Formats: sequence, C-alpha cells, structure tokens
Amino acid sequence: MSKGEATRERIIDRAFLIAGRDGLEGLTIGALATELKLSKSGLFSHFGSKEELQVAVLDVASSRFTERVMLPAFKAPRGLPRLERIFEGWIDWMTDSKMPGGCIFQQANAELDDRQGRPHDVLLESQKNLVEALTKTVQLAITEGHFAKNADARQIAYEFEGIMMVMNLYLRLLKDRKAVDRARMAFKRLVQSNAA
Amino acid sequence: MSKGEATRERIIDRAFLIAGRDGLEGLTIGALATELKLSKSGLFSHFGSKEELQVAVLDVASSRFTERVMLPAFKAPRGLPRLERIFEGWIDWMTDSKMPGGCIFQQANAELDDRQGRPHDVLLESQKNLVEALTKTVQLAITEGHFAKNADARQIAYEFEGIMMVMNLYLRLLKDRKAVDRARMAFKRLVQSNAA
DNA sequence: GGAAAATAAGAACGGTCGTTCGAAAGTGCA
DNA sequence: TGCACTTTCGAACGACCGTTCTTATTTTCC
Repeated sequence: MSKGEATRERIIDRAFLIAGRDGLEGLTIGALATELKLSKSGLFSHFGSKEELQVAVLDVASSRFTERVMLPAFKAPRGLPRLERIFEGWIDWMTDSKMPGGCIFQQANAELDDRQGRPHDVLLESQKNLVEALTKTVQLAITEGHFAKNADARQIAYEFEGIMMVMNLYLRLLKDRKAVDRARMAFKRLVQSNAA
Repeated sequence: MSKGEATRERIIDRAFLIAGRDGLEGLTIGALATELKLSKSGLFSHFGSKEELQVAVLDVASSRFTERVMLPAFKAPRGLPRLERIFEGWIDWMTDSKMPGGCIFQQANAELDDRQGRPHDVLLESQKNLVEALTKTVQLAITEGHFAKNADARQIAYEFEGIMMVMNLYLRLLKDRKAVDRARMAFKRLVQSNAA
C-alpha cells in the first residue's frame, strides 16, 4: 500500500467517527485536518471535493457494516438463526463504544433523505441493499419453516428495522438502560407472531 | 399581538420548515432572513442567539405535534381507540405535504442526541413527555381491557415509536409507496399480539 | 544516487457563518 | 403633534467554510 493510500485510509477512518457524531455536513475539512495534523489542502487533495469525502465515508460505513454485521451472520445456518445473528450483530454495532457518535446511518438518513447528489444516491443504494439482504434472510426463514408459509418477508424486514431505529433513539437520546432489552423483547415478539 | 410578536411568529414558522429539511444546524440566519425579506440583524434581534432560535423552533414543533396529533386523539374514548387516533394522526403529521422536509423530530433526534446545550435539553424533555404520554395511553388500554392485563405498556410504546421511525425512513429515503400500509400492518400486529 | 512521480504544505480566494453596534424607521399613546 | 419605545436596518467584525493554485518535500523505482 502506497503512502497516499495509507493516509487516505487514516483520513476516512477519523472522518467516519466525526460523521457519526456531527453528521456528514458537520464533518468539516479544516477540523478533520487539524485532528490528523495535516494541512487542509493536503487532506483535500485526496478527495477533490467535500462531496467525494462524504461518499468515501458512506462507502466505508457500508462495507464495515457488511463485514461486522452481515458477513458473520452468514456463518449461522440460514433462516431464523441467521436472522438472530444479524440482530445481535446489529446491537453490537450500535452499542460499539469505539463509535461514540452512534450509528452513522441514522445521521445520514436524516440528513440526506430529501436531498440530491452523489452522497444521497450512495446512501440510498446501500439502504436498499440492506433491505434486500434482510428480506432475503427472512424469506429463507420462511422456506426453512421457521416462519409461517404466508408470512410477509418484506413486512418482517420493515418491522425489524423499526426496532433497530427505536433502539438507537432510546440508547442515544433517552439514555435508557433498557433500550437493548426492549429491542430483544420486540424482536422476540416479531419472531413469535410470525412463527409457523 | 404586537408587530414584534407577529414577526417572530412568521420567522419561527418558516424556520420550522427549513429545520425539517436541513436540520437545526443547516438552518442559517442569513438564508432565513433572505427568504423572509428581513435583514440578518433584524431577524437576529428577535432571538439574541442562534441557539435560542433553535429552541424556539423545537418549542413550536412540540406544541404543534401536541395540538395536531395528541389533543385530537383525546376526543376518542380512552384505551385502544385513542391509541389508534394517535397512530393515524401521527401518519398525517409525517405525510403532511406542507412539511416537505419531513418530521423535524427525526432530524433533531439524529442531530442533537449526543450533544449538549439548551436545544438538546429541550428536545430530550419533549421526547420524554411523548414517551410518557404514549405509555399512559397504552396503560389505559390495558385497564380498559383492550390489552392483556400483563401487557407491558412501556414496551408497547417503544415498539409503537419504532414503527413511526421506520415509516419515516421508507417514506423519505426509500420513497416506498407501501410505507404507510406497512406501518398500519405493523401497528395491527402490535395490537393483536398484545390483545386481551 | 538521481530523476520522475506522488504527496503534502502554504498562502490566498470569495463566501457565508453568528454576532455586535449604532443609527434609522416605524409604532402607539398622551 | 410630540415623544418614548419598539422594531428594523446597514455596515462591519473575526472566524471558518470549501476550493484553487504554486511551491516544497517525500516517496518510488531505474
């Protein structure tokens, strides 16, 4: 790996954390450069525009989510066990103390949802992929007989994501100790009421 | 009402819309003044600081939510009918075409969750009130016999809010035509699986 | 080791940010 | 009408924004 690539990764790594706390807009090149002991222009030249920096952050965010939440779950047997692994992995992701700013997707969703441009498109793409991956996992749980044959995979994926989102709210803003427990209860109910 | 108060309301009214689209940070005094054909300093003098403007926006947001979602629901009989009215009112709130930027609370939650200062405190307070109001409504549905005696009111309020949050995601970012239908299905399941 | 290429720094740009201040204009009551 | 008070404006502030250049330094490879 060349020096330039290494620096670029170091930049994105830090930018990822800041964006989780302050959002993709609150992430500024000057502040980022100061934290990394780089010059503004030196940092800037790695991306060419702030938008490209934001895109790079979103890209690394989704690949990290995939590798830390989705991929490990594929080691579990398909169907419900795999869905449970995604659920627990997602909890770990959201409570990760190395991500003090919280889940970057929650930030980005709120920030980019009704905007346009590359960052929006990249986020939308990754969220669509996530929904599809979740839906497929649920669909497998149906064909495996863990869920009722007439269960609605997309609906279950939808409600699943709702649980993760409200968990984040209770964790971050309300600082509720029971945030995770309640998420587990909600998940259990989701599974049970769709059981075969 | 004095001239000053009238202007102040006009400012907050517009600020409310902008903050829903661009966030409380993206809401800038210069742009707001231009839109309202006021001078920056003239607008500024109504609040004394940007933070106070943000607080004013959050205040008006929660009072509007109360008056448009919660209060009308209290005309319905207590218990499940009232909860259903809240649910439908909340859907109207989130799909309101006069709020093109979407629900301001979703923006503010992501933006302020791990910050400090008055805006954070005001938001936290209003979200706590909301959770309490929801919980009480559910509790009444339990005592009225609409929900099982051993149902967990706080848990139901938690899951209820999760449905609203994911609905917002599907509406705003994913632009899914079925966003509202799926929310209704999720709500129906929430009610049924806690029925007496 | 030295040339070529990649990477970083420095200074400056036009803009916009929130904020301050003093003067101007408008308002409402005696 | 005159006067106190409220409301608005205009100009300016230092700070920071993203971005553009040119120059210096470092890395890479023959």
